[in-house]
Amino acid sequence: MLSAIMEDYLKAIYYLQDETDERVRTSTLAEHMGVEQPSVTSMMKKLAERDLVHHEPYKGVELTDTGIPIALEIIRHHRLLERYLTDHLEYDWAEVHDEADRLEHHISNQFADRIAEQLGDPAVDPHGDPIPTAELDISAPKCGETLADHQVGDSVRIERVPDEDADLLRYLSEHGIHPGTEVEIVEVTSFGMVTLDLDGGDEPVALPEKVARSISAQSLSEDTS
Amino acid sequence: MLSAIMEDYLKAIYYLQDETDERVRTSTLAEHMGVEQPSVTSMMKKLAERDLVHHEPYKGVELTDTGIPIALEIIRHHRLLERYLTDHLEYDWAEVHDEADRLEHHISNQFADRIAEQLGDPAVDPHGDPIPTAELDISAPKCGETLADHQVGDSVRIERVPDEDADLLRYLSEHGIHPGTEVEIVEVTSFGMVTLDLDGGDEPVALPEKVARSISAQSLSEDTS
DNA sequence: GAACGAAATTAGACGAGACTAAGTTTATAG
DNA sequence: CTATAAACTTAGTCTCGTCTAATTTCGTTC
Repeated sequence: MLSAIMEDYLKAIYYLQDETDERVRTSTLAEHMGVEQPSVTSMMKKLAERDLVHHEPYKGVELTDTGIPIALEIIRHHRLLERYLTDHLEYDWAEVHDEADRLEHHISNQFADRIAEQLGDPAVDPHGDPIPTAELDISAPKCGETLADHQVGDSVRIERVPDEDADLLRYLSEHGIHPGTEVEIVEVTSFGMVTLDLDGGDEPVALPEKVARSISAQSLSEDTS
Repeated sequence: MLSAIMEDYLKAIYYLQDETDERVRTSTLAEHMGVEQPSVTSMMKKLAERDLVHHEPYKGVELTDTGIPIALEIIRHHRLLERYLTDHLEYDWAEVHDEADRLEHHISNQFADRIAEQLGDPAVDPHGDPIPTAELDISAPKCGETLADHQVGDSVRIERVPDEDADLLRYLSEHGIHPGTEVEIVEVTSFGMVTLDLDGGDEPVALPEKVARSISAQSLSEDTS
């Protein structure tokens, strides 16, 4: 059996690995977990002993084939919980992350399967991230352009927004931006500000470029049905 | 903040205190928690330091006025979860205890309040135990006779069954015994066997006297409406 | 190719919560 | 009133996951 903390490390490694496609560095993991580097090193040794990660000293870690499904299981729990909290328990978009982060380690697979069933086996969570199936298949590994990749004048549909920053989520929510929202990019400044026009018709919404780069968005070109 | 383990101790003390109305002994608590006695003593010191229990060395512990509401909060979480798992997630009667025992420490009060709302603020859990309100009032402190307190020929309604023993619950469930079931006591043997006749009309159900004493049941006399 | 700085690891300690072994206290029997 | 058994506490150790301080390795720059 794995502790909740070990599970958290595996989840973090999965995310970071997904982002960069390289071995995950000790320092990156330490920052992401909010601990000091030696704590990471010692945990990596324990996980490596159980054959959940491959640890190349001084070079970083990556999940093994044993570790990946465990990470995916936790991610499935997390995203199903987020969906359930918003859809069935009237949670606000910005509130779900912390609750799901705690509960993901403590619900059984039976619990996860039951809420998946009630939700009709949803494909994505409220932030647009794909939910692994019960067999731990995960779609749309990582594809896609971000808001920052488009030009002024482009019309795009928001696909995914990051789920960690509650303040950002509240801001986006207040301005009507969710996965599925269609927006037009009306301005990109040299000092890193991206301005959007909502389809709905409110006043434009400005975002720092760093934020724009964390939001996935797909072109609304006519050929893609 | 309290650890999940500290919460478990407080809950256990509450239950045991409720049963006997005396200070709870170290040995009783050790057995209930599945640990050795010294572990209990050292935990009692920590809880006493935080003024959650009053510990009289060699004599036992009792919850303080600070400790009681914390125990009640956890019991509220537990019983609401049991109700929710059976009513909304199709859990079997016998399956809910373990899941609730883990989750009770990790759900927020917000989560508890939301599921309470969805359930219509139920008064009792699936085993008939009262659920504390959001204000932590708990009804029906402990009253009531058990199956073993009645005579042959008496007709009674089952009120509460213990929730810890999954095998017993499965057995009772298979024989149609739930809170609310009306039964007649048809035999009490000298060697400790109690036999019941179900209102429904199936064949009689036999229980050891020890079990009968753990099941609350109220007389179906005509005067109590 | 040597030296330096950043990153990682090793070494050693600590708090939580458990354990075993050893010593106290309490209660009960004679 | 004393002896003794049971219950309880104290003392000391262990594992887990963290920390700080000290050391080693890597990669790059001159």
